[in-house]
Amino acid sequence: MPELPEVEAVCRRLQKEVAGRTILRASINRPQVTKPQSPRSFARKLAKRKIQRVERRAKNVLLHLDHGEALKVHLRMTGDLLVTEEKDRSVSVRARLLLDDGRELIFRDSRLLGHMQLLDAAGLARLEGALGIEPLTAGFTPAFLWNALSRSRVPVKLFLMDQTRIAGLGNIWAAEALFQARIDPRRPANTLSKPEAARLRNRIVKTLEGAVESAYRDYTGPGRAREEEGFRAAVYRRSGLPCVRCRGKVQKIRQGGRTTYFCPHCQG
DNA sequence: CTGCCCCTGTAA
DNA sequence: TTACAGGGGCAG
Repeated sequence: MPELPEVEAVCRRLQKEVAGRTILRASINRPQVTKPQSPRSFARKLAKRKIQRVERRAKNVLLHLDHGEALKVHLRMTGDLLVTEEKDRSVSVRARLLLDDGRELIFRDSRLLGHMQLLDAAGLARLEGALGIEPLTAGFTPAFLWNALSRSRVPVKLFLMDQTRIAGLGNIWAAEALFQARIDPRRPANTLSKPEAARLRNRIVKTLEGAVESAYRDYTGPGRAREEEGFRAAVYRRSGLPCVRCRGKVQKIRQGGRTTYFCPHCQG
């Protein structure tokens, strides 16, 4: 599930639940999860470490530990982190960290695409250097976006999804924000006018803020059965269906190896 | 830029 | 049975 909003929800929750706890021991069930580190040495390094705080950076979960190190978890397509009182026996559990309050922090990931890594200060700096601006920070202004857009000719949808430019926007929210801003996803970034860039920036922020709230609600609410509800995509996965604005047909195209949904009429 | 890869689950 | 999936790293 995870895009920025879901990762943010995970982090907020973990901050509340596990910050201040110490990891007694760790076990990694599949070597892919910590590759190229061996599961054994990885688990050994996590033992007796204190979790100081939990932070999201782009789509990464950062569990800051003592000694200036951090456990970086990327959930990719199907990963999830949860704290459980009881043993979670489901097959998709890839790693478990036993905490000093008796609970377990579980990394679940059916597709096994997710990944964990232990970063030292230099590793954290490298990560920081490789990522673009956080769209939910004060620096992400209309002027900033317009400036950044003006220096690139890639299709604006790909621009938005490029983590080195904007950190955390994924396929769904890029498409939704472009629809809201009524901008054709195929347009080269540097062809957007200043007002268009401002519109786009505002829609990105609004759409993400709403999604974070709803992801967090779903995550903390009773059960997590309604994850998909609460949010109705205007275009995402709606190809062939009537556009919510003009009733024209939503179209599906391929950009950068992923699917883009948009309304050719509204986003002409 | 495109295409391939990492995997498994789910829907057509 | 096949296509496709809300991510991202890599080679060409």
